[in-house]
Amino acid sequence: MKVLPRSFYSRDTVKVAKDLLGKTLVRKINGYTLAGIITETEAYRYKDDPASHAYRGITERNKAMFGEVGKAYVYFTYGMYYCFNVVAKSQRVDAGAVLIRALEPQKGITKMIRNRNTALVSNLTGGPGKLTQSLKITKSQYGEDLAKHSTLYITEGVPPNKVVLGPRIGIRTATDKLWNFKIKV
DNA sequence: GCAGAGATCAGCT
DNA sequence: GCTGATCTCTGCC
Repeated sequence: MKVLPRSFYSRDTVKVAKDLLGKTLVRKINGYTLAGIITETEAYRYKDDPASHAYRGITERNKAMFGEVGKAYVYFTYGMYYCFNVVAKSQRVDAGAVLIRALEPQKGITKMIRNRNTALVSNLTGGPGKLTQSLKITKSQYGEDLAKHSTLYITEGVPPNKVVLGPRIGIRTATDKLWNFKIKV
């Protein structure tokens, strides 16, 4: 399967979020492969988006959002969980990223079960904190290049059937922006 | 099956 | 000091 080129991420953040649905996220660890189809994403932009980490400017944590597109922005939240984003923005904008909220497990499901310590497949990758645990994504993947073969990258997948949009989850401001995208499984 | 507390880090109004 | 782009475990309030 072909790795998505960097130009894919060099477009408006909201468009990239929508287009990432149905693509495949691949994670290589010690020679084995974990993979899942992206089923839910959210767009986070910059100055026009009060809910975005980048809204108040660059910090030690969010500096990846201001860097090169197609790289991973991983952050630690609520004291215990990592969330996984892809840096994506048009040329005119300084910062932006797409949060990967959910996956449909494809490869290495038994490994994911071990990583997560649960027997339920439905509990593996159904949320941002869960999928990072299943795929062993931590701060060491911060800045990883997703546009080339490495230990973490995104390939082409299946065109999504039906896309559902809605307000983003877990935020208080900018809930009028319908920047959450998901597909039916 | 569902509501509520707890875990505990980085960045703030 | 409080709040959050979260999840799990508890108790039935």
